[in-house]
Amino acid sequence: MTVRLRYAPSPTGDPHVGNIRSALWAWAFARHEGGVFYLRIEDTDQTRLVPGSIERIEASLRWLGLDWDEGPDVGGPYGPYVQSQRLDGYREATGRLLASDNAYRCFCTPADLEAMREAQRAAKQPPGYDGRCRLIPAAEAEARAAAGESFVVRFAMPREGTTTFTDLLRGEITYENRLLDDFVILKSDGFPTYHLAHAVDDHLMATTHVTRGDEWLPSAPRHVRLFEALGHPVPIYVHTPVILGPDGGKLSKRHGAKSVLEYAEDGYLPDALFNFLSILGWSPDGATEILSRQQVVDAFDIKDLVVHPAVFDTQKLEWMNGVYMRAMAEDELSEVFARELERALPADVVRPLDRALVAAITPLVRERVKLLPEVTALVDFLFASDVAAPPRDQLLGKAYRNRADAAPAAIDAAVAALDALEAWDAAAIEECLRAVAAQTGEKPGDLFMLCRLAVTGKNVTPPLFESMELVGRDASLDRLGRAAEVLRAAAG
RNA sequence: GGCGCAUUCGUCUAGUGGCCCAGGACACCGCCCUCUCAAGGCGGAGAUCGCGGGUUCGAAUCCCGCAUGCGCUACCA
Repeated sequence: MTVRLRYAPSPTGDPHVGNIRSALWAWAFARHEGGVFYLRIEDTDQTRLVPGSIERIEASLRWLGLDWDEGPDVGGPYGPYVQSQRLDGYREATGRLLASDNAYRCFCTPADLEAMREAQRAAKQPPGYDGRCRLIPAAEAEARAAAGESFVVRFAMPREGTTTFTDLLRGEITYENRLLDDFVILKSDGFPTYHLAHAVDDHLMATTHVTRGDEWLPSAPRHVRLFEALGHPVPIYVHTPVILGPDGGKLSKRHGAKSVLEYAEDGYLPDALFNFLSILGWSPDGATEILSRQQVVDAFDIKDLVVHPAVFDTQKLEWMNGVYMRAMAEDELSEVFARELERALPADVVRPLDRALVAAITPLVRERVKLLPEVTALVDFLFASDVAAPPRDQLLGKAYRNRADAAPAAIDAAVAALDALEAWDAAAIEECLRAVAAQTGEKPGDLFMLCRLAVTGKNVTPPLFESMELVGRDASLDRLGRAAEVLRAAAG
């Protein structure tokens, strides 16, 4: 039998990482088994719809590389894939449940229910619907409904005994029926609740494995009873754990990005997020952590999922993002850098950027950035028409603090030597500056830092000689000269 | 309150009765490399396997209690 799994989000906003991780696992399992992964939109709560959500959901999946075989956009043999377009099925199921006395109409108003709960609270009784409308004779209920009275349909849970089901990860779980009340399956607006929609659709759409967040565990026995009352086989349940914030609480915007699309906007690589999410709660062998999509698919087994919550470790994600940046093909990464720089560089830098220049930069910075946005601060001096010399104190640094006169002198020597250079390339510049250091008695490192500050304006940069090559001879000498001026002016 | 699920280094995890006085990864610390910063290499520190009882020759691994955390207890999903 070929497996069929689904991702069934509500269109109430952007999918967050916890939610999408479940989707990723369902996808990986379906692909591993050569089965089907489909997308179904659960829009049965008309009051919570957020326009554009479906597109954002699809964009999130696509960005992560999770392709679906059936869905609202591509259709499929079990469509439609949007629950608001499947109302007939829920009506049909409700009719059958009503006819078999597995369900009944409830005419209680919200006020009635509130009063009931109030009384239960006062009497220290466990809250829950008391089943009063179950006593209404079917004919009377029918008549009241026909007369236009507003009602919901509730499932008639068995009052005694227990309900047992199997969660693939946790084994058998048993609930006492008397603790489960008669829950609503059809709302007064004619839409089903999640419970009914789940039982109807996951059967009609031939879902073999139901993966969902473990907040659904307590309602699983209701679903099992629903399936049975409908005469449908119960699917295999896989309840997945939540993702927590670094403080052990719920993951929220406070902890950084939360939705998948935010990570995309922040410049994370989709391969990195995919990899990171795949192993947050799953491990192929206890050692391997860097895995391609294909490797995840090959190694994945849904039975191997961990059952406890996991803290989202942003630092590890960043590390992994760096791993993927370094592993990327250079020309591809170069284009990524180019686009990021075009986004982040000051407005006066002309676009499009010189791709040859970015290509030359790429190997210099790829090992120095973990996150895309870090690239700009590292190389902006290569694009700025003017780089101001740092203030005197910074130029002197620790090395020249107590011998301030030596600094401008060293720069002068460097300028003279560089000016006389025939070829302007990194190797020649290095050779030249090392010679200057030797002649002047400066420590190479001290001289290089001085030049770095003068030419780039900062003390953390890509390698100096390559940087100077890219800055060019004229600009390099100019900046060196102005740094010397700063040192002399301040001194005088 | 009731019901349920969970509990291995700071974090993510490996581990399914002896190979574990617990392995890997991120983070952290040190050394090496080195023009800065990274990357890389090597090494270190870090977990009485939540606690208490049992079962067993032997338990992180099986059983029972307890504690803690989280979830559910809607005409939301």
